[in-house]
Amino acid sequence: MLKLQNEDFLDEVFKSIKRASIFLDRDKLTPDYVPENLPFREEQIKKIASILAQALRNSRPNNIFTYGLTGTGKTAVVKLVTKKLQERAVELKLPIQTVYVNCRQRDTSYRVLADIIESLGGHVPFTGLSLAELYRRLISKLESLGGRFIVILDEIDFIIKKQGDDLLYKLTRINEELKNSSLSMIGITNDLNFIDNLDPRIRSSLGEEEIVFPPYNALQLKSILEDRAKIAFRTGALDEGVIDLCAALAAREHGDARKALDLLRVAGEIAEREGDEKVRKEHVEKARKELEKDKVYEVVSTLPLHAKLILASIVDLTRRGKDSATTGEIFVEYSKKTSELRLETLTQRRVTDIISELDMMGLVSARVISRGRYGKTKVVKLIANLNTVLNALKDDEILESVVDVDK
DNA sequence: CCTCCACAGGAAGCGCAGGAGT
DNA sequence: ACTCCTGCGCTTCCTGTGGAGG
Repeated sequence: MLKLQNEDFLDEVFKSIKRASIFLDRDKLTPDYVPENLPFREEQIKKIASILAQALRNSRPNNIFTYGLTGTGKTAVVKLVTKKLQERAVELKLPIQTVYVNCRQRDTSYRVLADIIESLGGHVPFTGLSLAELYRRLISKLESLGGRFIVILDEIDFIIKKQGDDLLYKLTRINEELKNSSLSMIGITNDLNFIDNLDPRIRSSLGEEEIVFPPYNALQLKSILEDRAKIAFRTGALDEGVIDLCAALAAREHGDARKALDLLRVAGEIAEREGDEKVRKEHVEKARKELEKDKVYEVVSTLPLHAKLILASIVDLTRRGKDSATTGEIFVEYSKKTSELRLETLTQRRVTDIISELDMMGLVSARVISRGRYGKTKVVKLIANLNTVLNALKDDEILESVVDVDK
């Protein structure tokens, strides 16, 4: 009996997937897909290509610095151009290698260097070597391989913020020690103020060439989505106005093409799940909510324990009448929770840092204000969806007893 | 005008993990 | 086995500060 039901259910799922031929190729909408054609970026592509072409003439290309907001195609353009360069280099049998490092994931000098060395075929332990040793190994690796090396440092602002500009300084000067090889860098950042905070020496050498990526406007987003929809969706699978809506929503968020593509992809997935033969505007609206929710859940559930406790304290306080809390209040509430759970309590100094981290993640907003006689403090508000945050928090066993789900 | 609250946030440094060289 | 190095999360100690109330 039960077995039969299961079979029915499974049949149902597989049938609906087979029937739903909304997508032709869903992967064409994922962020990893680098299309061969990047519209509205011809200028940037040309400029980067002409700079990197120096490598084909066996001289060192200038360092390049690209900046623009998220989803403006910086990474895609750089990856596309370097891919083409690499192909050409293979054809011409020229020793050119490109290395891509994402500095958000590898946010220490050590890991960035280790990554570069590893993608050149070297081996470095996870930790343990001195930085000087790493530089030495990098230099000897470059020299033994020989040729033109291009290192792409994506989201370069992350190492600077965490480590200062020492790494960049050393990397910009590494060429002085190289004889039969050279190293060029392509820095990518979406922090527009980043350059101003940079040491002028590094700035001049890293920014030998500067390339700006302006945000896409709604019309351009629309055209990008249309191009991509042609190869990703079956013809006629998109209802009228779906692309317009995705483009408009993403344009509102500083012309973020990645966001636009995510919206379209998730809307398609929702339509497919619901067994609809077309993607409709309602699906886009649901996709927007789902993307937001997923992001919040993901961020909250991967938080370290004490950050979760602090977030739980903020949630509790803001639900208890007022809509905001101060650092002092949060610290008191947090201390209560830790003693309840018989955990060590972090210092208030550390707690303020964690609150700032929560702020940077966009879960809360923390604004420093002065209340005159009553001191200067941070006013913290929860800005992520309350229920999503609560769900993520109570999924942690340790926190179960201190998070009250009921209203 | 000055004071003084309730913190912010910088600087230094500590202890641990863990890999390399010896 | 021992020393040396780094990253990481954290503490300790510290100086700085906007503005309401005196």
